[in-house]
Amino acid sequence: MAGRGGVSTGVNLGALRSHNTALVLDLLRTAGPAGISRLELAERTGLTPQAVSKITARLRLDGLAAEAGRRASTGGKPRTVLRLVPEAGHAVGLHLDRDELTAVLCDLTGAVVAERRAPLDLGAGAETVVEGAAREVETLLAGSLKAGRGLGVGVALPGPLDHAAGVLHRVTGFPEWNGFPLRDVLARRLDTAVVMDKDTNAAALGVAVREPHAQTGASFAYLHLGTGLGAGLVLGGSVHRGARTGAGEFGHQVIQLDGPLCECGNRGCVEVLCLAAVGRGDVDGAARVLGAAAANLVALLDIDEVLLGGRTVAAHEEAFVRGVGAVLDERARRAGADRAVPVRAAPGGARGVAEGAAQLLLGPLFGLVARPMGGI
Amino acid sequence: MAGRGGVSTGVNLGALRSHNTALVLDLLRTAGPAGISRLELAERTGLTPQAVSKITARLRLDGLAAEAGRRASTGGKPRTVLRLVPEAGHAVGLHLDRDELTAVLCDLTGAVVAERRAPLDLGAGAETVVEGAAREVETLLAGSLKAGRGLGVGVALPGPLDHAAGVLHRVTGFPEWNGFPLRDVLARRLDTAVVMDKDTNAAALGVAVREPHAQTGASFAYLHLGTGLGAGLVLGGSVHRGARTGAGEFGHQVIQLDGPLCECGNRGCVEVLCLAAVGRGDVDGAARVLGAAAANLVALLDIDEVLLGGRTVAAHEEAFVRGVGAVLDERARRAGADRAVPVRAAPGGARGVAEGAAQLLLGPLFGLVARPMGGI
DNA sequence: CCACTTAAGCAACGCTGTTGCCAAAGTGCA
DNA sequence: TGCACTTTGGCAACAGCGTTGCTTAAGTGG
Repeated sequence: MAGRGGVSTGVNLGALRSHNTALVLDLLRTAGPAGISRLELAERTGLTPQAVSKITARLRLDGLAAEAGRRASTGGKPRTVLRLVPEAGHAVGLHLDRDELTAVLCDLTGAVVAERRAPLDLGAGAETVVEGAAREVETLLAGSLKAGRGLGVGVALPGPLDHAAGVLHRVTGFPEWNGFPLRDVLARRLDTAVVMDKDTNAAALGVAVREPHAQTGASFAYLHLGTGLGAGLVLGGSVHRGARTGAGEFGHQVIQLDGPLCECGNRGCVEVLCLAAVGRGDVDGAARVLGAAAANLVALLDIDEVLLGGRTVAAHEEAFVRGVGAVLDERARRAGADRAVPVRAAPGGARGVAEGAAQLLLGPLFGLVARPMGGI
Repeated sequence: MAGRGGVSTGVNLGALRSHNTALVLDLLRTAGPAGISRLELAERTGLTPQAVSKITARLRLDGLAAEAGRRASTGGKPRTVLRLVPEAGHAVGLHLDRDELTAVLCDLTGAVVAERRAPLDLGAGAETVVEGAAREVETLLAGSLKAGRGLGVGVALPGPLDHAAGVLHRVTGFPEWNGFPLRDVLARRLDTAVVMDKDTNAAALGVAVREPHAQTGASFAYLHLGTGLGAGLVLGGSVHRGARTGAGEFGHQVIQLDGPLCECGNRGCVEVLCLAAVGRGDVDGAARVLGAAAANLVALLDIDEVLLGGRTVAAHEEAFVRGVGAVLDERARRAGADRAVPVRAAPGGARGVAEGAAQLLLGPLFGLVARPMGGI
């Protein structure tokens, strides 16, 4: 309770219409190629069948939806199945990692229709990186001619940054990026809408969209262990970023007050403990440390699921999933919970961040709205 | 991004109307006795002045709003000021603590118009407690005759519990409460609407409503240190409870992996470290430990403000505020933040929880909707 | 006294989802 | 094959929302 769940502004008929339209589009999307009938849409939205008929008629007119066969009859006229037309729109997801660039072109369903990878040096200077990234995007788009309109480019990169302003802060190891307005620069260069976010948030968003069960307001954490350790938090169905896009600072959670000194200046951060264990080949120890911090997070936020990703995890996937899961099991059992929170490797793999970045633009179409500080 | 910010259901004209009405009511409430003019309402809501005129006309007809003088002219007809009529509705807030009961009667603005306190033994058995609480509520209501309609009773008590189902879990120290459907029992007994929540969540809600600046989607944490340690989290303007009302489990955050054994079975929980320090008279030490855990929370969630409450804090308010603030300052400086997150004692004092409990019912009137798993 | 400015309501309007009704398209039994 | 029945889905009329255009109320300032 508390919080108008978002909308802090008045709603007129136009807003009402686009809300309901987005809602229907979202149901069409989650229904996938199997499609969904008008009456099911009416049930799920709570709108009258007639209202759904009107909305879907508009969508078909706009080319966003199409009829796709019919269901078996249950004694009367069989239901007509509708589906989303994936080609009606496209978005680019751009993942700028420390040493590599990944760009994907996604259709409306979020499926990747084209992909490019290239080496990248984030330290090469802003102009060089922007120009290189812009060219990659252009060749990606040129390579695959599209009928549907382009929605823009979503950029995901290591934080800290301000996603609302589209400005980078002191990217660890690359001080020259501090204050660079990447979003606006790239938007001018490519002449499209550009949205920016932290890589961990993009990954979490990608998972949230991909997993139908995770959409109804569930909470999960995406923990990314690569050269550093960070988290993307989805709380109550939406990515929680905080007012300064600072949420998800998971690596420097202190779990051992008198532990070893971390480069951040604190003692006993998860990151330093975890990476030290990995460094000496003690993967199980690293997993246990990660598990302890994850258990804190799960308890604090009542998380439904923990997803692990990142290169270090990928290198020892089973060991990490098992190790983290064991700690969570132990803590859950002690707390008297019915069942422990499930842990698994994040789907999507190395491409997951780029796909999530594309969702930064696809999301709003389906009512998954950008919420700089509170959302719609 | 991701998450439709709440509404996962279709919106028709009725819903639109009540949304806008609630929005206007909320602005009237936050404006306080000073009131607000129609044109200001139009600006803040984004609606046309004419729409605001219609909405406020309805509210005045329903007795919820009234004209209250006029502003100074700026060269033309002066603006008419509108204000909320506090007496138009009332809600009861009931705080069941381990050894004491507090019941308050609040008007629409959340102001306390009547209050009762009584000793309570949570271990006396469910029926005894329910009957005692019901009688307190009845005498509270009988003592102050009300014109406006009663909205119901909000109950706040120590967790764990399920606020959506209105059922208690294993309340620490009182196993007989496990599974007791307190909300429904009390609702039948009193024949009113009853809403239930954890005491920490109620306290956080109370603060969120009271502080105007905290409403626009800000995030803050209410840390309660009494016989135990818990937290109420307001993220992006709404109380975050999690699917099982488990969020806010702050006391058993592990911050010292090899620390002393806690009664929960883990080692190095904040609670055991903090209470041990308090026990040996080391308030500063307790504050530092609390600060370390608070700093973790602030970093993880990008919290805007930390509020401290509870008996133990109240006994050494300055020391705790200073000690926690010092740790947060230190961590913020190391992280290179512009300014540290402010820390202060929670307003409302001992009555804060009961007032927040009343807000469980007042909130929905103003569009601060219950969100079992996602909200409006 | 008069021109001007600002606030607020009335009336007509466009658009939303809703309601009432009917045509279309099946099933199942005689 | 025919007919009664069920279910789907669109057409038409409708109520209600906020919006637009205009008028009236109520001030200021020269």
